Amino acid sequence: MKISTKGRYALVIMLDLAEAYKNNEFLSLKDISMRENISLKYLEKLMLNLKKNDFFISSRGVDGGYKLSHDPSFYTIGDILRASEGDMSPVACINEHDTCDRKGICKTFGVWNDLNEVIENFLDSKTLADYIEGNDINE
Amino acid sequence: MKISTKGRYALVIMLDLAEAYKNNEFLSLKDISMRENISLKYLEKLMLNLKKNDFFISSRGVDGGYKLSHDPSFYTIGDILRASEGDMSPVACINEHDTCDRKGICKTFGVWNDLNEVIENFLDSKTLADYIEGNDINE
DNA sequence: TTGAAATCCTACCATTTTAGTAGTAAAATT
DNA sequence: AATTTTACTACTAAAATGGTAGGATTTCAA
Repeated sequence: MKISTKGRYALVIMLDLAEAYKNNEFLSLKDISMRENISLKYLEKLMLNLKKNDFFISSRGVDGGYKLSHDPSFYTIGDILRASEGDMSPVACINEHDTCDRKGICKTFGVWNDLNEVIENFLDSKTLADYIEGNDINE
Repeated sequence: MKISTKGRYALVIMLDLAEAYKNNEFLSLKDISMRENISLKYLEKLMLNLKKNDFFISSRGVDGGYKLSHDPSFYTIGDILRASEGDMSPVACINEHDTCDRKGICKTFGVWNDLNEVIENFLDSKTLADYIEGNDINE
């Protein structure tokens, strides 16, 4: 039950952008690529997932890049991981659209439902602002 | 971030065994296979992971099968999932033996560490006894 | 003492997912 | 016009997933 590089790198990107946000400057993928040692081409691809959600505005050309469209406190960790990783529930049957034929009779559903709840609770209660440099408000 | 059939089926097996425990009877994989509609051969393979941990005693031959070696309240959900799925942390770098070269400087570590904590908390606080038929003690 | 029923053990394999790479087009700035 | 950056599509090697296959061994009962 691991989070893949999609979600991990997406969070790196978003935290970098969150720090650049206070200076109101565009940050290019090239910068992030070099700073975080992640392939530029792979970063570009990962941006496609996040872009669908209007997380940021972009600018091409020299000194271009990306800038968050809202304050870092606007983005929950769940928003980001769901956009990049997809559904974050530990099993598919949590989802309403799931077609498991053992639905309703499965002994294990209670376990997954409870586990899903604590995960969702966490993901939806924390935002980028809670994890950017210099923010020690939380514990 | 999904739990695989290894962990899902392992929990099915353990819950079935937990229910058979109160009658002190051996339960065969063939029975579980038919009842839960899971391939017998695959169940056998999954047992290998659980067997290492002395979760149960076995008996071969007619009317043989498996029986839990302890009361269902002895087994936490975490024990079972770690035995079947391996390490349950959402990212590898939580583990002490991880050799990520960005250790200590990674901006995202706090997120994963906090997420890991809520997951571990849940996994280690619930046991099989909390999820067997007729047990409504918890909520 | 033979046969059936069950666990035990190892090897193999098709499919899917992961983690990228490659190449090019389009836009913006200087 | 040249450079820099985003935007978009297609391809691919390696690993993980979800099994299957084939047998060996143990136990029990008729």
